[in-house]
Amino acid sequence: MPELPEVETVCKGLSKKILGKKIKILKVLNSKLRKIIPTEIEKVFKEKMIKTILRRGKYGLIFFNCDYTLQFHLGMTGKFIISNRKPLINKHDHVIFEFENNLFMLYNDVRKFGFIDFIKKPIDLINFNQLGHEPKVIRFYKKKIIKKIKKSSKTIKDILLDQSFVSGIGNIYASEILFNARINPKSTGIKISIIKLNNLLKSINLILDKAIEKGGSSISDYKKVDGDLGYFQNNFRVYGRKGLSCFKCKNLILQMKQSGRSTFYCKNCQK
DNA sequence: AGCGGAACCTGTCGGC
DNA sequence: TGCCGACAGGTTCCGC
Repeated sequence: MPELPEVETVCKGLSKKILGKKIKILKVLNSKLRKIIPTEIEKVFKEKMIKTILRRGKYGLIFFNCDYTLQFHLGMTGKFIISNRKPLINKHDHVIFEFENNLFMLYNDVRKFGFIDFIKKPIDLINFNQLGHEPKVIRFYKKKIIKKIKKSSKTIKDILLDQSFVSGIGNIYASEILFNARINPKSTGIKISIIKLNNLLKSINLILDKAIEKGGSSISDYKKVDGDLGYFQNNFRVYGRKGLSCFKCKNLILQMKQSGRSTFYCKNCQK
């Protein structure tokens, strides 16, 4: 599910619903995810109030009025579901939060690639989890970033997916960004012109901002915290469009594997 | 050092 | 209808 626009949408949705709320009961139903959910969170956050919710890369951070911060990563299929009455527990519901006034939140994750954890303050947001810059600020580090790409013999697709380069880009948006910037996903960093790399940095923000505006992309199971869908999947230019005609030149969109993951592109538009 | 590939886990879809 | 393999928004680890 979740790349930067989806996590951003989730964090905004959470802010709207649970900011200022106090946790009455926190219960870990199943702690065995890819990274084990510490059952200590049940005690650590009991009776604590939610002060701030932030996103950094594809991570979410929930700050409380105590010395600990809840961090989460949605992996592939993680989601939060908020409701105004006590929810029925389903398969793959792993944590339940109960707030005051009959407000509930479930953490559900089918494939269990996500995690929930807590960290002691203070948190270094800049160097958080070795993440690279947030897309929002890359224009201030243009020279540095372009120099780094120019030195890399990796393909530009792999560079975009490297979270220590720029944080938050995943497999869908990597394809969409490269189409927008008219760069072939197979090109290595060294080979791409400065002009194209400048375009690339612009495309990163163009695509991600548009996706955030649409509430992210709902392909199979991503939903917002209130159950609504995102709509950016309707704006995909290449992702999932193998065999369909390119919106720009009418050539057929191609699909290939790069580092084990699907890349979609137009051979004619992306050179 | 850096790369590709496998592993983690469950569900779904397409082919035979 | 049923079985089997491939594939899915991500990260991490292992071996070359």
